[in-house]
Amino acid sequence: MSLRYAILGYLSTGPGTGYDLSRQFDSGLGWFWSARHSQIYPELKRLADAGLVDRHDAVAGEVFDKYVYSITEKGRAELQQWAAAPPTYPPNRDSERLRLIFSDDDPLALRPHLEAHLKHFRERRERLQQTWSSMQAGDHDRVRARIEAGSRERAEITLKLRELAYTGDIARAELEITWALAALEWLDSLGR
Amino acid sequence: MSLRYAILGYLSTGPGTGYDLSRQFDSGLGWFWSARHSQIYPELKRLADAGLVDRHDAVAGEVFDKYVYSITEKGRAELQQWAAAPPTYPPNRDSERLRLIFSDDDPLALRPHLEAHLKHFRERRERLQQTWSSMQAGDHDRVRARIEAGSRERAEITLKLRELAYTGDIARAELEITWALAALEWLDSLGR
DNA sequence: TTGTCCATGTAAACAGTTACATGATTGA
DNA sequence: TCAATCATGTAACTGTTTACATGGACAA
Repeated sequence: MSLRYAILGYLSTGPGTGYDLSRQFDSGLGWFWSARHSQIYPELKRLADAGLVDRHDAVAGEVFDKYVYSITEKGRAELQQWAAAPPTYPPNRDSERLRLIFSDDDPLALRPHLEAHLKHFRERRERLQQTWSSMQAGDHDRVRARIEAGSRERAEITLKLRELAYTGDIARAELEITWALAALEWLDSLGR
Repeated sequence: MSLRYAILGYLSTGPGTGYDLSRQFDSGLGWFWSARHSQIYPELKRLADAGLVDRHDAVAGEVFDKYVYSITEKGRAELQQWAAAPPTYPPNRDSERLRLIFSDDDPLALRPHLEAHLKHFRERRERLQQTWSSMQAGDHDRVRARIEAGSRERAEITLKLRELAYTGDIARAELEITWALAALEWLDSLGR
């Protein structure tokens, strides 16, 4: 049920279309949540039906162009209530670990798999660092809007929360890199 | 599609029932994958239909007691093939992070949320450490069976793979603890 | 006799992915 | 005119959770 809050959170900084959300899930927001357009459009309709967002037609010239959604007061209240609610932790589902512990029949087959792990998290770290840097530089419209919407103290808080999120995810990626390097080193010692 | 491999992996050390699997997903295996019995029983039936496991009735006295499943050669082959396949990384879905970045309207509400994070990962770390210690001591039948089934070198590999999995997850938990502590410290400085 | 554990299932609902489907606009 | 991007939807399927359902064994 987090999808609706990801959407409300996005719209809390300003109006947007389903398509905007879709692109956002492929970039910035996508670090924390993601969804396909096939899930987004119906969910936006449900949010509108529930009165958490308003929908109005945008026209290009004379004809209908797209739907623009904006959050309502009710939606804002619901978002804040959810944000304050106690966290729920999903059950562990890590197919990587599964592969690892069931590879003892053929451990050397783990090599490409560990190398992929390394590559994946190195790329992830780079992209996270880039996103975070450009955000600090003020390149992200939505976050800038969020920052400029409030007081100076509030701006600091907004930025600090992003910092916690991004540096936290960067640290996670670094942990995976260190882990994979250690595992590869052990594999090397096995081969010798 | 990892459920079937979690099941095959479990059965690769010896026969078991659906109920055994269900308990296992609540303990040892549960660190890496989990499922409810409502998902396990139908999946076992599908595995049997596909010839990856054999099913035979176990009788208590004269009457049917339970179904015992054991992996077939075909099942073993399928498991190994899957274990060697390149990893796939699921899209990020972290409702914690979502709550964090959308809490700038009321950052002090984050406190219980960060404390829950801390508690959750401290408990997780303890339980992981305990499980790993008792496994090293040879308390886990399945893992011992797995170790005793092969050569001495193979035994070392089995243990080392578990070590990589458990210490990796312990390190992840520790990262979350460190992160939450830093976040709480910042929150404290905000309150002052 | 009451509660806990063992044991196995099905049904309904929810969440998410993949595939199908359409059409306008814009720039090379 | 061709490809990419903008824009919105539905349908079928897969995976997971929650709830419903049953019954034997055993110990307090």
